[in-house]
Amino acid sequence: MIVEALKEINRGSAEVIDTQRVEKLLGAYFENGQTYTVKAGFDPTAPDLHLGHTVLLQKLAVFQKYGARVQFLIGSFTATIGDPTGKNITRKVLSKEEIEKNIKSYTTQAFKILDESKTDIVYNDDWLGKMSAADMITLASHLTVARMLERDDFSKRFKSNTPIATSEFMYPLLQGYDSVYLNSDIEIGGTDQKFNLLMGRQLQKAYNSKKQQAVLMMPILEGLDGVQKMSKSLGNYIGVADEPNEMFGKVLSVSDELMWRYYELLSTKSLDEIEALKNGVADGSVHPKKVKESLASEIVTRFHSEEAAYNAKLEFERVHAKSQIPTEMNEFSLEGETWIAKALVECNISPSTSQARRDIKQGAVKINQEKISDEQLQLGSGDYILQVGKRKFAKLKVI
RNA sequence: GGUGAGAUAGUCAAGUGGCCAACGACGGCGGACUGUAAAUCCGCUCCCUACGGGUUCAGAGGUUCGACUCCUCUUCUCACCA
Repeated sequence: MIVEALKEINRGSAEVIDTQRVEKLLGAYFENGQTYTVKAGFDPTAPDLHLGHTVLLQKLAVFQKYGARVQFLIGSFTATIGDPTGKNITRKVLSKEEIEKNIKSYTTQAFKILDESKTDIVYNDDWLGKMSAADMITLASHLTVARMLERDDFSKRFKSNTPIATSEFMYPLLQGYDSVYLNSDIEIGGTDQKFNLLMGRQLQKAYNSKKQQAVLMMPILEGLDGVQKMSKSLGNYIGVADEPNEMFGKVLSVSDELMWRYYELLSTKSLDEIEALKNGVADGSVHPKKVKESLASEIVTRFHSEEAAYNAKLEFERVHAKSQIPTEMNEFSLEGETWIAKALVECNISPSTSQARRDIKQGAVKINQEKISDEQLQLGSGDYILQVGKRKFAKLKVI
């Protein structure tokens, strides 16, 4: 039983520090039902979660299955003072209201995966916001600059002469202090958080002689491009709140190689099942597209419903495999005879008339499924289905 | 605080008086090909009903027929010194 639990917990993880502690905690749970706490921090500066976040959430859900109470830490303090990391130096500081709003949509999305009854939502503003300057300095005294520069991110920037704000040094300390305050047994985070996670251990030791938290790191999920990490700002993400069709299409767009990565980190299929699929693809008995579709369906089902997944699959076939028009598209209406380039911009499927003209010249524009080449074309009154490229559609009514 | 170097399109990075809307790379978009929006190949890549016009090279002034290129001040970054 405990062996199974450990296997599930370790699945996909990049590194676990202090596995003995984890084993002990699990042992205590299986023996006499003793619970323990698992902390994970989230940044509420954006309102939407994407699949990269859900890698952690799914892992937290596994812990919940085996006796953990999750400390869902919202970095409300960090958000109000703004994180000056690297290129985000000018990032605007969010207002309380904005943060509140973000947190709400954030947690709603998170509870699609987490068990709400086993989750405590905590805000670090509650304790960090009350610290005095003296407290902060005491906190800072636990860390040397040399040690701080060991952090990969800092040392790289230091060497390449990229600016590092002094305040940035405070972030690992604050995050570590959260673990002290919450008295966390385990903390999980991405591998990029290693330094901060370890800081939790160090500070727990410095502040009291109690046990240090174990640390479990999950790899950073690659975005749709398969290279850079999934993030909203890079636009290579699949949002938890994405529409079913979009979500399905995005999953299907990843490369075959990346698909296995997504299987490992996002699917609930067992590793044996995944291995079997892999072998099937390798010897040609299973078509990779089928495998990808099944992953896409699983993900859409998780965040929407089985029915939505089924429809999304049909829709995808319809639009991409048979190159027909989608069943639903945005509708617009314009008055008076309209120049085609203008119409494309008005319908939000071209960013500018210049781009629209280029697209027409390149044969990317279709009206009612017919390719057009006249960039001077005027649209008289009537109904049109406009298309740019393979996936931008709009319905237009000219009155 | 002093001295020196630098700031160019989404990113990196050429360009040191007109040939510059600005080389190149990446990204992005489109086309072909496919099992998909992967890989590969090809084209495009500031805006404007456009063989023309308008705004760009940190910001503000100045020199010049003409500046991304020269001068002055400002802001920011880096280096060395203190």
